[in-house]
Amino acid sequence: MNKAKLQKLQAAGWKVGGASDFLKLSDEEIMLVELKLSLTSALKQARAKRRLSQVDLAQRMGSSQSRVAKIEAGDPAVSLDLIVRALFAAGATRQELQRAFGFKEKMAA
Amino acid sequence: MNKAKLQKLQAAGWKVGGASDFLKLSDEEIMLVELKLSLTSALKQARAKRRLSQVDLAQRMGSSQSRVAKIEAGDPAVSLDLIVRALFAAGATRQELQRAFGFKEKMAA
DNA sequence: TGTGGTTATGTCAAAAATGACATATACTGC
DNA sequence: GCAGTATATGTCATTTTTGACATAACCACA
Repeated sequence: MNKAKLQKLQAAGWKVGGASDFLKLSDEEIMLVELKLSLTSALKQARAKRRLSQVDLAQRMGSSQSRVAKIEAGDPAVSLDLIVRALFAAGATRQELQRAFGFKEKMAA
Repeated sequence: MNKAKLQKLQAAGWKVGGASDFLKLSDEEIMLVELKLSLTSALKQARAKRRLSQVDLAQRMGSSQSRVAKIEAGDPAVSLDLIVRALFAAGATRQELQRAFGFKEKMAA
């Protein structure tokens, strides 16, 4: 985990420090963030593969286009639950999910 | 997905039908639930492996014993985020996580 | 330039999840 | 029986996440 990457996370809106501290983000938090980014990356792929618009996907999962956009944008205020639901709704198999878990690092591609 | 399993889910408190409908739970919802159960199962293992009490784990993740209990009990009102955080805090590696994703079906062991 | 399809960003009331606490239960060894 | 330790269950005020909506930006193709 280098500094450049942390700054990228910060830029994307991730809370990187608790109040007064500068670059603090526990290892677990970092892993979770990376996992989420990896999954949203997989989501974008899955959706593109099936040629679904964000509107289509939103309908399938009973949500809205704007939320899908936020999911894919890696918005910090999006739960893992929602990301995974989106993946399933986009037709991703459990295997594809598993793959997303395995790949290390991808960051904002 | 057979009927017996669905009933087990219901018994555990999972919302299985929307208001008036009886046994309805979309495929995506089912997959998500199974995923969660698989992960909580992995969590119990991981914690046991390190011989951590629920109190220990709670401290590590800045939460409470009762919540850890709920996570492990597969309480529906527990987010994927929290489950995964718990796994990380319990020392599970990304690989272990990935494994939990791969295994199909385990249900309340 | 406009029209149509897409994706991005901002906001907010309603819903869901959270940590904390009390308390209950289970299992030891005494 | 009674401690001690671990886990389970119930409740609740506060925080976080949600769907929905408006609107902006982007990208064709005419």
